[in-house]
Amino acid sequence: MKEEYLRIYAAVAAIPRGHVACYGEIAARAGLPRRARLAGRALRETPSDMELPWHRIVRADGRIAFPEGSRHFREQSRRLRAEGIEVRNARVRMSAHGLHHDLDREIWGAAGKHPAVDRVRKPAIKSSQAPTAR
DNA sequence: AACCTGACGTTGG
DNA sequence: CCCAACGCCAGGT
Repeated sequence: MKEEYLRIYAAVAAIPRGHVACYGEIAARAGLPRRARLAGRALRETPSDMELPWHRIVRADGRIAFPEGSRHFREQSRRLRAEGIEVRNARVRMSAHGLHHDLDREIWGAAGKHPAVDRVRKPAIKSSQAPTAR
């Protein structure tokens, strides 16, 4: 087993119950910034005998990566709900269950993500949304 | 080697 | 919301 994969598995295992993390975050926590795809690949090839909270990994926007309705999709939804994470319209609320490492992101939105570190960004404050999608 | 394909992420239209 | 285009990179054909 590749050592990179092991670090990714360790990062996944470190996500607390009731919380979620996106692929990019897992990669970064594994010391592999900008390697979100690798995180996905590693998860896809998780040894069957290894127990990981793989269901806590979703895309950056909170959406479940599997095709909606697929077996994996349903299983992931079930596991998330089993630990109190609401799944609506194939997605979870990152603002509520994601791991917030710093407050800047909470206040200023997604400023300072991975591929944009060397790119200029215009700061923008966005107002919270009304309970439309419920 | 060339090309394709993803459990990905962002920007821009 | 959808889509295209990048950037990224390991594996498969």
